[in-house]
Amino acid sequence: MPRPTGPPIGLALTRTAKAVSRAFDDALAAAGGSLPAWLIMISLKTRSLGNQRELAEAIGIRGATLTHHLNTMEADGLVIRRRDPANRRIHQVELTDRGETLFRQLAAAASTHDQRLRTGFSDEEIATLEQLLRRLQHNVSGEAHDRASRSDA
Amino acid sequence: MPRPTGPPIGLALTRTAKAVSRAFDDALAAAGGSLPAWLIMISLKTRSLGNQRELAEAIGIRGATLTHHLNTMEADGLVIRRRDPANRRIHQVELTDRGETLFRQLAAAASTHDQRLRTGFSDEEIATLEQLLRRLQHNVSGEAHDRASRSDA
DNA sequence: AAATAAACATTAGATATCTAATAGTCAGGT
DNA sequence: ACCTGACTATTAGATATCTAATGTTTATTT
Repeated sequence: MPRPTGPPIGLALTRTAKAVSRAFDDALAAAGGSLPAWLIMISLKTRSLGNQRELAEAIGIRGATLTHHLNTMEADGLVIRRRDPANRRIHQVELTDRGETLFRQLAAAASTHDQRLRTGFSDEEIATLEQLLRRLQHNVSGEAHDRASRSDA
Repeated sequence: MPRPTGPPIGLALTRTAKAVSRAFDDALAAAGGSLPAWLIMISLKTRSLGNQRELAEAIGIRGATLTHHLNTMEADGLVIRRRDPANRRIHQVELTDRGETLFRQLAAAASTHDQRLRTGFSDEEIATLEQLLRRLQHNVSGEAHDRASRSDA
């Protein structure tokens, strides 16, 4: 139990995340997009998500908020929603050609931002950081009261 | 092409920070507080901040948002604002006795949360994480621009 | 000294996010 | 078959945050 812990680790995490997110959002805005739209698109491209609830979960927002963003993106012609014929409760979300184009533009901006973020970091340090972040997330994810897991791949 | 970088490191950072912040906010709410109020109070206690602008900066919110929270907290009797006699543009913010009491309660909740967050982490790993976070923040903080004209897509 | 600019906080209005309630669809039990 | 409950997404209303504009005070310039 208690060690003479320093400043809360969550505090450093929150401050860093806010600063990084803000800089990233600025970079995406300059490329004609936004952070939520980017998160939605990259999740659509890189993950196999069955429905909007999982998509919202992957992004870290609530379903209602996702609906809001999808409305905007659909109005902008970036995505289309269509009912899954096999389960008409589900809306399948797909990128349009226009969405694909914007995705590539944002991917370029994101890559530049990511290079900037990685300045001075070795590959090993990045891997360490990713592993530490995964373990933090695991520690607050519900049942994680027992012991830290070794879920690095 | 620089390096065959994996998934954007900012993405992992954002996802983890959201999950951790949400769990922390829940813990603070159960203790009768909120995340913004906690951030304000701990910043008041542990930092020497000259004015509200610096306070907002330390927390990672805008001045207008800080004003909003201070209004609520002042209405709840947690803080008082008084004009600095030496520079009447400045509002000095101080915790009231009631604010001190709530601060201790939230500090207990925060400590519990922090212990949970540190589950499975050695002191050395925590130090490593803090250092990596600091470096990430530095990389997006203004002058830290590589200005590498690598136009990768 | 007066005028102008700068710094600080607040206010006003817009946008994003959340929770709770609602509507549509499917699965299971009787 | 039909009711009940669970699941999915949306809508409605509340809260939080942001940017831009404003008011007040201080600093600078002429």
